[in-house]
Amino acid sequence: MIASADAPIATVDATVFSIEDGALKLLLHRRPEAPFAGQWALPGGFIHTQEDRDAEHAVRRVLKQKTGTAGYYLEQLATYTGPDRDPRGWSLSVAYLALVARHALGPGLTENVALFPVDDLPSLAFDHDDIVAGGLARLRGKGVYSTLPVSLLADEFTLSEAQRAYEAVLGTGIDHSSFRRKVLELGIFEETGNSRQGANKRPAKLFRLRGRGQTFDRSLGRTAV
Amino acid sequence: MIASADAPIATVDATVFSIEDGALKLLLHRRPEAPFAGQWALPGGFIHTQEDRDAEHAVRRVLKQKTGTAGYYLEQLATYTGPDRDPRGWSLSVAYLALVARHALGPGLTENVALFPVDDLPSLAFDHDDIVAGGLARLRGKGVYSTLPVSLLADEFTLSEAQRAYEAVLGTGIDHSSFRRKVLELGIFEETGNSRQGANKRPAKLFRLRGRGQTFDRSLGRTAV
DNA sequence: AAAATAGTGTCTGTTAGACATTATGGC
DNA sequence: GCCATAATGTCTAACAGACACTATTTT
Repeated sequence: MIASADAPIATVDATVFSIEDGALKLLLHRRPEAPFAGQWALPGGFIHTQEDRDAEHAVRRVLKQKTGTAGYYLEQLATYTGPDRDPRGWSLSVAYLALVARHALGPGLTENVALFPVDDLPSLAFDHDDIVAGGLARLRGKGVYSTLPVSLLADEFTLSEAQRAYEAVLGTGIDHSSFRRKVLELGIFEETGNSRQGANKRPAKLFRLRGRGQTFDRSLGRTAV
Repeated sequence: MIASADAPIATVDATVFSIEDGALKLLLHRRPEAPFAGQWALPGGFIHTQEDRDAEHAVRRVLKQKTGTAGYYLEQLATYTGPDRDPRGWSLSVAYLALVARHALGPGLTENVALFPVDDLPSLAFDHDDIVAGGLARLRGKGVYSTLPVSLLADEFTLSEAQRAYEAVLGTGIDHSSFRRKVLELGIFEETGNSRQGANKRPAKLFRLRGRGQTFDRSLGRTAV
């Protein structure tokens, strides 16, 4: 009764980032049906009001269904609206930023679900290019002063791995010594007591994030303006 | 056909901030009808897909209608969703942060549209308390490293006025000298050539924002953690 | 010992914050 | 002259960035 003909189509979409071979990559999904059948798009789908507790629940449901995994860091990005972004009518999409460790996605992915380097993306369905730009901007912008990039790693990680995650996200090199100093002084990581040794070298202490995600005052590396 | 019974109710809401008597205030609207008739709420309303180009257009339409003015700085905040936030059913509200100069609102407002100090708000309809918390967090968080607070001033303003706007937003005092130094070195303001003198004192140069809104690296005052 | 990565120490330029001082207007 | 506000100058402690150096493992 209330959801009249006036109500827009309501969907969710996710910009899923991960790090593979040291590079920041985006997870895309080839659409099996119209509109834009066969074209790459962000994983997404309709909100099911019968089933979903809220929009975040809808994204988790969709991601679980399309990728089989569940351990995503999720953060709401922005909502994209308008009469022309979907040929089916006036539509509204709540977009999310999602981060995962590469290993959580399983080894192969599939022919229709794949990772693309962020600087070499195919052209996307709907207004998904815009959404990707928004997701990248958020990740890069907030990455400088938050623990966001750490969500691209496993629960336990070495400081070098953490630094490489920040570098992949920010697209710049960070001084080794400065990184360690800042991160340790800020106390955003804590030692797990374990250590790992990657073939042939001195083993590194393993850390985990202390608390949930955080933002902090001091920046790690400069924003690439 | 597509907007089935499954589609949520789609609305927009705005957290409108302004500065009055040196204090940060929020614009509220007393609801004339059910649900929550008679209770204070954020100004908001349904998205009209026949009429609105996008969600931002819908907010501008609603704000124009409820306050009579149009010159709002607008920025999308977040989208609030769920089955319980509106008694009429599963609903989705795209929330906006809106900033205005006090004088743009006209002198008296009305009995049903009023400004309340942000630290002394009445209890609000729906989940609008949450939305206000989100708006305040955005304003305070981003205010430290952006020109957001300047959108609470007239087009021309003195540096002292700008500083008071930042102080009202951040809730802290800022050193006079540091403020001027930073703001001028960053070049975010430009002189208009005019000056104004507030009763009995040395007149101050007037500035305007250079370009549209900006964010910058250096912070103005510390975030009140 | 060599290679490779983990981890530490030190210097320098920049800058936020504090505080003191000068400038310019009305009375 | 006094008062109030505008505007500038100077000192210091904190810190990012750069770079050199030491430590610990496997081969």
